[in-house]
Order: sequence, then C-alpha cells, then structure tokens
Amino acid sequence: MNYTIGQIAKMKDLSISQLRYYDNQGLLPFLKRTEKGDRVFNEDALNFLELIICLKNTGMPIKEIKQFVDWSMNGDYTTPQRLEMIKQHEITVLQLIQETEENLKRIQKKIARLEHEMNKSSN
Amino acid sequence: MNYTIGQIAKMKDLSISQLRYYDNQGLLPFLKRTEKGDRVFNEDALNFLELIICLKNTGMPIKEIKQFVDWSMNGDYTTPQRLEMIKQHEITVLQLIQETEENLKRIQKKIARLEHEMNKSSN
DNA sequence: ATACAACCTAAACCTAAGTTGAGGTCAAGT
DNA sequence: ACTTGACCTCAACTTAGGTTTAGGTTGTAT
Repeated sequence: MNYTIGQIAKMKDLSISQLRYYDNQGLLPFLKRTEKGDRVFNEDALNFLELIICLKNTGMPIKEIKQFVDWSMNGDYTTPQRLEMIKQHEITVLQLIQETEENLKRIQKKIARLEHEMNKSSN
Repeated sequence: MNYTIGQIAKMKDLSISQLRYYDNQGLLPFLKRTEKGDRVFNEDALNFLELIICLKNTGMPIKEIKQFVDWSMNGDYTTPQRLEMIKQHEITVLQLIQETEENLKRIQKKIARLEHEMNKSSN
C-alpha cells in the first residue's frame, strides 16, 4: 500500500510541513517520488517513519536521529554503532520515565494539599 | 537557611542564567534581595522553586507556569483555578508516561532485532 | 591598595524545531 | 476551459528557552 504525505500526516498526527522538514533534514532518505515529484510512502517507509517518530517523541534530537538514519542507509557493518546508540537511548528513556514518575508524585502531593486547602476555606 | 543563586544553581543543577531568566519571566516572585541587590533564596523559596522545576521538567511551558505562580501570589481565592490546572497537568503527565512506556517497548524491540542481526553477521 | 570571586542588569545573540508565504505543477470534476 | 485540491520548492519568519557579552558593584583575601 502507498500513501501520500497528506495521508501520512493524518495517520501519524503530524503536519505536512513537519514531514517535509524531516525529509529536508535527511530523516527520510528511503522516500520515493512520483514522476510528478510527489513523495510516496510505502509500507517500509511507514515502518521506518514510525521508528523515527518514536525516537523523536522520547527526546532524541533530530541531528542524532539523522546519524542513526545515515548509519541505517550505510548497510550492515554499521549495526554495532546503531545498537550502541539505541541502547544508550534506552537508558536515557528509562531514566526519563523514572524521573517523570517522581515528578508525578510531587504533583499529586500538591493536588492533595490544594484540595485540603479548598475544604478548609469552604467552612 | 538562606542560599545564593550560585548555591541554588549547583544544588538543582541549573545554570545561574537559567535561574535569572526564570526570575525575569516572573516565575520567582517570592525572591528577596539583599541591600546590595543579590537574590536570596530561603527555605520557602527553595520549596516553591522545586515545584516549578517539577512542572517544567514534566513539560509545562513557562507561560503556563507563570499563570500558576501568579495565581499563587494572589491568595486563597485562586485555589480552585490552581487545582484545576494542576489536575489537568497530572492527566497530561500520566499520558506522557504511558506513551513513553510504549515507545520504550518499540525501542527494545529494535534493540532485539539489531542484536539478532549482529549474531547473524558474525558467522 | 589591589586583585579576585560572586553577584547584578540590559541587550544582543543563539539553537532547535518547525511554520508561513509566494509562486508553481498537475489531475480531476463541472 | 477553468477551478479546485493536493502536492511541490525555497526563503523568510517565528517561538521557546535559554546563553553571552559588556559594563558595573561589593566583600574578602594577599
């Protein structure tokens, strides 16, 4: 199945200009074009894009994602580099989750205090 | 106990210019100054700062934090607004954690595939 | 006395991650 | 024929969140 940039934008909840921006930054080198020049996403492209979105949404900067993509296009001998990068990113994400959970606790404590305060002042 | 901006920066792992920037954006209205003009953080200020850092690190934009701070300085009748805002933020953070956990799974699958690929090519 | 460190302000500068605008191509429907 | 919609490029613009720079004050150690 093939998709246009507009269809992908809707599916993945990104803007069209965001997708074009990623392409310009070299994040989507696997994209084909029609004779007319329109970008074409096939299943493989969609799959790769999903990985890229995943890395982006977990805080990896675009430059770093580009390095990963460049390695991916460079064949199997780059597997060790990619593996190392993504393992490091896994650690980062695990830390992020943990810190966010601690922050969540603090937020919930604050909620409890504000609720207590509301009950007081309603008397 | 009172602290200087430099001490706070080290404690909270922020830059001094970041703290001054937050102050300029109106995030630290509780700060006192010495006669000389130096910022002074006391225990209350430190506590409030920690909440602000917590909101910031869970993705709340500075403008929104400022709204919260403004309400906080405006006395008890703003408790409902503050409560509503922070409850909404709790939901956002819960969603963020969940999405990040899903992304983590995808990253771990990718790691597994890359490791598999390395084993193959080492034969 | 003088040098150094730690603080200050205001304004200019910077980077990442996009968005917007002008001007253009093409295919489909009326 | 012509309008509409979906795509295109390239360059300029925007926004958030800071950092840097230049110039200045103050308190402490040598």
